[in-house]
Amino acid sequence: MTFSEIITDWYHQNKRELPWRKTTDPYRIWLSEIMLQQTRVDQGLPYYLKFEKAYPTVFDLAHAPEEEILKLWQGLGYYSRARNLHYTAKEIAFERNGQFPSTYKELLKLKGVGDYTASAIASISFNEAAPVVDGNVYRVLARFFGVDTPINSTKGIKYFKQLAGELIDRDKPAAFNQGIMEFGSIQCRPKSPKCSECPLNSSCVALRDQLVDQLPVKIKNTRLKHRYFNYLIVQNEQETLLFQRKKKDIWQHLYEFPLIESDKILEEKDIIQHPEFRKLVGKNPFELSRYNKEAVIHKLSHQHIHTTFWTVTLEDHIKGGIPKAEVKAYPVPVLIANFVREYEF
DNA sequence: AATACGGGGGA
DNA sequence: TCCCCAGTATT
Repeated sequence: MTFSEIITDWYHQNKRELPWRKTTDPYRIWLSEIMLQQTRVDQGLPYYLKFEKAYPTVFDLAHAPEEEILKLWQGLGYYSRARNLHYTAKEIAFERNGQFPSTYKELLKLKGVGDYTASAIASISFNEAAPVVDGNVYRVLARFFGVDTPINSTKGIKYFKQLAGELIDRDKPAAFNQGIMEFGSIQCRPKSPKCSECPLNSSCVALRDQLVDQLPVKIKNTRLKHRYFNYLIVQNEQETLLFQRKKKDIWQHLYEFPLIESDKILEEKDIIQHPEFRKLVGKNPFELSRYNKEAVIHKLSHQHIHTTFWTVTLEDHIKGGIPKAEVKAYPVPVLIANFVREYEF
């Protein structure tokens, strides 16, 4: 049996039943692939079901407000995916009459659709023999062929893509592509892969040479950055204040309380004299109180956000304020959602 | 070629 | 803790 035969056979015997595997509709395939970028199936699945229900067609998605889409996306991370999803839905719906491109080359032009996703849609929806190379595929190929070229180097990316292109079953690209990914996820998993019961174990180079736990090789960089956030819960009896994040930074287009970012933890006196605080409070009487004694550390992949929430209670009407009860309807980062849930306006 | 971009799960 | 996840866009 060839490599691709073993993979596709394994797939047909071991594949999980997942909602996007019951269709080849490019809209559903596209939606699932965007959601699963850098996201575990278990984490993405409930979001996929929500979106499928809320937006059965690309037209429904195109007509929705971005804010509504971001709200449904809340908690899934990498929010540019949601913004690009909306952008591309509008393009498909309004400029292409609802028709997705049907080739790898054309799919690649869509915003938010890169090499992997274009290949996935082309193969699954249109039977094009375009090889997918995701984290699972890198692992399977690096181990089976004993390749130690870093998977995130230019050379490695090119090499593994070519290798996958040589291995793909040109008659059944959809089964092969999904098969090798599923195989990498379940059989050739990162930690404690199931080599003793693996259909490829008789010819796996990494297993033979005891390199399974050293492959694939990945160049790791980007060290941890620390940031210090002070959120001001400006409030009176009925209202509070929320701003949308506009800058090119984390959480773009999500909402948050007025923020003072600093390079260290701030004291009450630092807050009171801060220009942003003065701008919000003006000459009005206020009561300032630190909500959490210890900073809440919100951990992202490459930064830790040390967060202090301050309540700023006013008597007056709050300019631009919104009813406290409506806070829960806005798309917010998990950091803010956690606070809102605990604080209960 | 490097960096930015979330959040959660597993060991 | 560290690593990884059905990666892409930007610098």
